[in-house]
Amino acid sequence: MPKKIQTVRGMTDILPRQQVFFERVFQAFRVTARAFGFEQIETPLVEEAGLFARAIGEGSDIVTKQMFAVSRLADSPRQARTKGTDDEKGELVLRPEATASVVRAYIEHGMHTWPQPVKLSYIGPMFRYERPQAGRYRQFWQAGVEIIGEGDASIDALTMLVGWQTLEKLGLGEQLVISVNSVGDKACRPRIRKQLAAHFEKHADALCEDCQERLKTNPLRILDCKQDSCRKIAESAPELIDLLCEDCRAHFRMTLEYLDELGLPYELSQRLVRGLDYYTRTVFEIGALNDEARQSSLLGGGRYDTLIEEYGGRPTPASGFAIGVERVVELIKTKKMPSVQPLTPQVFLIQLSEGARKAALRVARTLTKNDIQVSSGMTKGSLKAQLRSADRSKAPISLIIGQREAFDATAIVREMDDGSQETVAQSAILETIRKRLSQK
RNA sequence: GUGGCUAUGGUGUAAUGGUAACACUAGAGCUUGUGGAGCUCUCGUCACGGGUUCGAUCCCCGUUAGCCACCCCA
Repeated sequence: MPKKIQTVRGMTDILPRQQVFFERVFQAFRVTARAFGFEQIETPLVEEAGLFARAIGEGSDIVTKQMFAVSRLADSPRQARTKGTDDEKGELVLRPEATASVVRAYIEHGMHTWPQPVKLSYIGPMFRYERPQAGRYRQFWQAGVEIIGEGDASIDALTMLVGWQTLEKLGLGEQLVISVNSVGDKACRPRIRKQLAAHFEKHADALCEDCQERLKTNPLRILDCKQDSCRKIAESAPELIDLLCEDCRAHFRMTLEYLDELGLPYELSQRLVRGLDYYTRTVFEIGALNDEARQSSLLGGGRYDTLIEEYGGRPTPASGFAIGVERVVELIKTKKMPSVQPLTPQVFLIQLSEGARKAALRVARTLTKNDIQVSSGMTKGSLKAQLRSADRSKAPISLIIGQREAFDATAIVREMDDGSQETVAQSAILETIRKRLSQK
């Protein structure tokens, strides 16, 4: 008994009907990014594991358990693992996100010699080994931008603007809000961590198990815990904003001023703490206005001023975001949007014998070469059946080539709405079809 | 990774411890070269594997997948 074939867990086929929605999101993003002067970059799906470990953080879930390893099938997993074990030449993985790759490319290709800031956009699939759920897949699409080489607060606002405008273009403006926070920089983050840790230490007994762990690894994340007990303790914690150093606070204030200037709807979100280690200062999310569910987060991003030098580049500030395409698709699907018609051909070809089939193929070549969309029931049986297909295809014009027509080198041009017909020479078909289509 | 719910033709649904009903879609046809209506027919080894039973699509277990909450993030 053959095993049933199916997609592997967490991966889905995007069928033509879905494709339309994805295309719509991609379009909105491309148009917006281009308007702001972003150029496209595409990086490989496969990178060395170490690239992400350093960027995202050794301790993060993404790095510790969510990456797909890639190896040659002929190598046993064991061999693949032990092959080049010094951290530099590590395992290969499917990328879980794109920022690290873009930064790698920035350094690798000496983009610091380009006019700064370098503004790059990308669209592509990412991979994370997670438990699948609606809006959460093991292969999912992200569309994002990175602005590298400028640290001014206006860039933070600009980054958000690009994301916002993309979603706005998709008709989602009314129901979304930007959540913003600042997590400090190299200078003040250690102190923030220490102060928060001190606070939570006092209530350590009441924290949930996960948070006990976070206390050691990343106390900031406790602010984000949804357990009631932890929440209560988090509420009494010192405000993140008050803990920021002078520079960070000024930067944050300026960022908000720019947002006000742009009239973007935002809310300060004390509890917003992004999971990726590389973020400094501004972090933000865009999500549904009144939806508690975290999956409603459509877009996330922030500033990462230290990442480039961590990779060995010169100190270079940067900022970016990524849109979760599937989540946006889910949302625009629920909205009543003008439904996109399936592709309808302009001409439907009908043939009635082998000779006619040859003629029909030639005609198809001529028409398609001239960008006229053609469909046909090449192997279908009776005229009746083929005409029915033609009718269903909604093509305005049918071309009928039977034995007689094949012999005479002619074809019947049939208008589908009123059934009127005309016989023309095959050499004149392009001309005739063009004229008739232009009258529609 | 933890807990829970679910799984019936291409799609959406129904019923039942004795091998499945309906709607839509698709294909074939309703006499030979003309469509849109109507009619007929076709398409499920009831996700997979095992168990209980005289007998399981229905009960039990496992697997796989989807969904929900957690976790994580986009």
